[in-house]
Amino acid sequence: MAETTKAQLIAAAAALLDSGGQAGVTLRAVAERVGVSHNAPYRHFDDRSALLGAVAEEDFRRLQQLFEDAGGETESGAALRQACAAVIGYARRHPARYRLLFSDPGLPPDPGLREAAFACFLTLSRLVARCQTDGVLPEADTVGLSGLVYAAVHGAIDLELGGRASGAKGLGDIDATVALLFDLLRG
Amino acid sequence: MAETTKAQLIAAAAALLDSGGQAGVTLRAVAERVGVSHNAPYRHFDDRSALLGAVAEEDFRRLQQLFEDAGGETESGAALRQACAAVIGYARRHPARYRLLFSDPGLPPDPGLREAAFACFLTLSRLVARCQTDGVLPEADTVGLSGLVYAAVHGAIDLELGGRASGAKGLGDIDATVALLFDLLRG
DNA sequence: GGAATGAGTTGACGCTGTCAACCCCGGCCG
DNA sequence: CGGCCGGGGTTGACAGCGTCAACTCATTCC
Repeated sequence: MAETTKAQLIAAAAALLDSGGQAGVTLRAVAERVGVSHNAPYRHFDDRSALLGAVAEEDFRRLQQLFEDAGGETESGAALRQACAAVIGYARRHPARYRLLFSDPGLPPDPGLREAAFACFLTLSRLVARCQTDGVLPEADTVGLSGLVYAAVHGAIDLELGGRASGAKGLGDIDATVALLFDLLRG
Repeated sequence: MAETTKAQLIAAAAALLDSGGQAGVTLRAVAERVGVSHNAPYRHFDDRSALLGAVAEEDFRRLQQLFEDAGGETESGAALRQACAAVIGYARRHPARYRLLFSDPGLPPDPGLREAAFACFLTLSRLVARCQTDGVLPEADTVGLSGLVYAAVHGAIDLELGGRASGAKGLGDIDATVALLFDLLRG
């Protein structure tokens, strides 16, 4: 089979997210882009937010893959830095989709989505653990430390994406913020 | 004069944000709550997003006030911690409004809004500077360090609010994350 | 062969943001 | 004093949206 309609709908929604943001993703536009009637999506998703949830789940897996790829680096510090760079690049290339993942209040509490998000975090957490055994990051509860890294990187991304902070040099510059974080954590 | 219609509209929008989230803020509901016709808001705001922008600007000033109040603490470390606790509490009490401030892509690029956001950051930055001179935080570019603190706290809040991360203990717990941050930064 | 099922369609509904036109009252100028 | 005029408010309309209901059609399975 050529690609199921469901998969096409998800891809179309992702594309519209990239080109027109959240507001650009109307069920009718998604349907038209796939070449079906305005009501066809309801055969595959409960409602609009379920479709967005499916996009998010797919993107969480994509993100996890990026983290796993970064794990290929031989030096653990480099691996973690590369993972961070990967999310940052992803967020810059697909801001609306990134925001959908972490900052969207409307997504359904789907267990699949939750699991994908958790797996994503876990992968990053493993990189952090490697850094700890290599002495690149301090000894501390690994989950907590990973949460801190996750939060800092996400926060920096979100602030830059929002653009509400720009105006001061050094603020809203993700790369500088993340670099400083690793610098200070090393002690 | 009793409170201008404009101020009432802003207050009504904020209340609706609290009770029904972003989606609950419809121009018509706001108007009805104030007791005017569904088109009256257009006499005071260009469009829906301009109204939300006004809510955001007001909330940024409120947040700044919280930071300034926290500055009253005698010990600089306690002051910064109190400031963080204040934002966290605010975010928990008004999640939709907090998200509007930092994670909403739809707000207008209004100079007043931008200035309010910047002033807010600046106030926090002063607390960080005090911590540095007191040796509670490491020597480093103050703006950069403030940006890191800002990003970490905001990131932790956003992750908890999103709830996408829950499931792992220690992840998504803002207070623990922030405590760990200050702990590690001290060295 | 007939029932059932899943994907897709058309048509309608109510709600939303927004535009246009009208109204009405207070202050200002001649 | 009369006229005007502008800001705040109103009603009415419009298109676009998510969603529901009913219908069609092909496939599959007893």
